[in-house]
Amino acid sequence: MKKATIKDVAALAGVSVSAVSYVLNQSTEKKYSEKTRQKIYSAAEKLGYHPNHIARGMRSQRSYSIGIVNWWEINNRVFIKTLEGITAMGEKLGYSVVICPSADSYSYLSYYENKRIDGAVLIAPVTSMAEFNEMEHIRRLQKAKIPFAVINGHTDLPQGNCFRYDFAQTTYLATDYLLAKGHREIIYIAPKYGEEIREVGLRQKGYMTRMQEEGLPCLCRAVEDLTPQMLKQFHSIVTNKTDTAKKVMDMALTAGIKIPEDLSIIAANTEYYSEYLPVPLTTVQIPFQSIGKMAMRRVISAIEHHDLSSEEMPACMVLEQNSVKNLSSEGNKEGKGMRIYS
Amino acid sequence: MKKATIKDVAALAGVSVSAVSYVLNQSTEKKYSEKTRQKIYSAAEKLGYHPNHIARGMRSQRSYSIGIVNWWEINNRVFIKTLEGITAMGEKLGYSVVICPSADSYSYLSYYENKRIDGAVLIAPVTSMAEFNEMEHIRRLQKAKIPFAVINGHTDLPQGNCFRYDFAQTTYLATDYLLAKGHREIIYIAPKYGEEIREVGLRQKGYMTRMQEEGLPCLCRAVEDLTPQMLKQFHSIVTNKTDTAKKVMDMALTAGIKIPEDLSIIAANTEYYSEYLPVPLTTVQIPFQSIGKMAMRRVISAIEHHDLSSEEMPACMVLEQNSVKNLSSEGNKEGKGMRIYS
DNA sequence: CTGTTAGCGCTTTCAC
DNA sequence: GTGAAAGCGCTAACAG
Repeated sequence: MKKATIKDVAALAGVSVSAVSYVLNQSTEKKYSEKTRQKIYSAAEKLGYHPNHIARGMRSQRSYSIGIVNWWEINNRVFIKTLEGITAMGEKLGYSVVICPSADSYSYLSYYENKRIDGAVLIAPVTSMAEFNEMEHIRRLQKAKIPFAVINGHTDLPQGNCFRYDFAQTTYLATDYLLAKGHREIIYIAPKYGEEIREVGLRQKGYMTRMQEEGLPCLCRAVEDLTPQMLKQFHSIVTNKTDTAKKVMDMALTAGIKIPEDLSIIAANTEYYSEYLPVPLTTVQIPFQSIGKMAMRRVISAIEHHDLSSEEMPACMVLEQNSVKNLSSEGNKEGKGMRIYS
Repeated sequence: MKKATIKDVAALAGVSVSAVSYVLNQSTEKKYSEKTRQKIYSAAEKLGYHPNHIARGMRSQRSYSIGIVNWWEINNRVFIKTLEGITAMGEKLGYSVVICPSADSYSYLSYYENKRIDGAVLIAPVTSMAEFNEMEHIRRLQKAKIPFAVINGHTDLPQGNCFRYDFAQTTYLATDYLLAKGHREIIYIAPKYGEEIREVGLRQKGYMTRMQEEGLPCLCRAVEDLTPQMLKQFHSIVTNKTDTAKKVMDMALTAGIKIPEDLSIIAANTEYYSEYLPVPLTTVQIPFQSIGKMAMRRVISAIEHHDLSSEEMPACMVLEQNSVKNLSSEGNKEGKGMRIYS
């Protein structure tokens, strides 16, 4: 009981295979007579005909699939969100995405070459990991002549196929949010990572930029150096990430400091658990999906050699919870929940 | 600059295409002479030859891919873990997994039929959702003659292609764990869902079974009915899930009840945020990966018409954190962290 | 041992 | 308007 082929449809409809192929594909142009078309449609319907994409790809030398080069844990929130965007855009443009299950360094390449992917999206890790040699990945993709785009890459690509999470914007926005809520003495807290990590530098910079715009002094502290004494003197904090905020929060609550009454905290990224911390944490969300979409569209437009209309990248958003006190006289009419800010 | 084909390799090696095909595929049998084999290997190497899986599938009438029929949010922990298992087993057996991006009811079927998937794994939702008509999905898969396995299904399939998360075991184990830690008066707390949800009934049953084995009285309460007064009288609680435990925990902490000093809590499932609750929550983990693996192996063995050796399903595990007090005299030498229990 | 060849299902000239 | 036929890359008889 094999699946119906184009041949079966042709036979049943009493026409040639080429007629079937033409009619079933060209939805707009109607070279064939209405009568023939109808015969074909009903025959296909009757047989439960499904075009074989494998055969189509074989013929067109295209697989209509895009491979993901990925160094993230599969359940990482950033990865998932980015992937959601990639997949959505792929669906829209008629491409499917495939992910190599194998974890070791470059084995995905064979996997993808075997599968004849039409292109790839490389999602680089945020922190430059020793094991992840971005340049080498790029070199190999180029050598394999696979069109690709890079998300969050550290390398500048000539074709502009590089899309980055805007880390500076996250802290800029977090700071801006606190300012809007009437806070003035805002402290930035992050771990003592090395400065060589792009993300770390950008996050701090975003905070400083916004503070300087306002003519306010910047104060940056490492979370490792924090003491309860210090915390008691702080009232408004921006942290780089949720885990830093959690450390601050734990120390504050232990010291009897109330959040948000005595201390407001906002983190410049969102984690699965941000809203489940002792005090639900207000955070900044990066539009990962959009970045995924943009990268996907770029790759596909490279494959198809024509520009696809590009949507503008939306800004980061503040996901409001309960960790920030409103000091502004205007009051905070809105309830907690996600909303676009700025 | 096209990709090298088997023909190119044959030409360069000065042999026929069939020789190349044979040598490159049958790693064990060596019908061809060593000299020929070497020529072929080096030619393939030189050309950077990658077998075209599309063409291979075309010929063999197999795609070596399995489709996922899924009703979960893509970032749901249960789904991800199950998928990890499915993917791992697929890789082991030479199959890739494909996920239809489209969300609407049955559109995945066309997608998969087009892609000529060899089989499918249906991951049913835990709670029987009105929108998810399991029988209908099964019927359609059968009609399309796609071999499949069901995970967490409510329907009993004749071929035994049904794999279920063992919800009863989760609470049985949670209860057992508290008993081992010296607790005796153990309360079970869950929300007031309807009893028609299989998971809910099983979870309660697991608790009761273990208590009855011990000859201890059961006490079940709905989280909605809980009051701080009641909580003060409880010292050991099993909850169905982490979110229930969170509610209990919040109420307890607000009422000045200390965890785990005054009150021990264990939840019968793990969430991303379990360990980030005000008191890191001890939970029971279901081996989702293993269930995914088993289902995947089953489908593939159905496709290939031969039984694949099956691994035994591992039991649930307790992921120890800080929400349970050890009352047993033996002491608790082990630190917090995951360990197999019972 | 090794080579020739017939398709797998589809698209796409090209001829009628 | 319509059909015949070549061929995408590969595998598997079958022939030598």
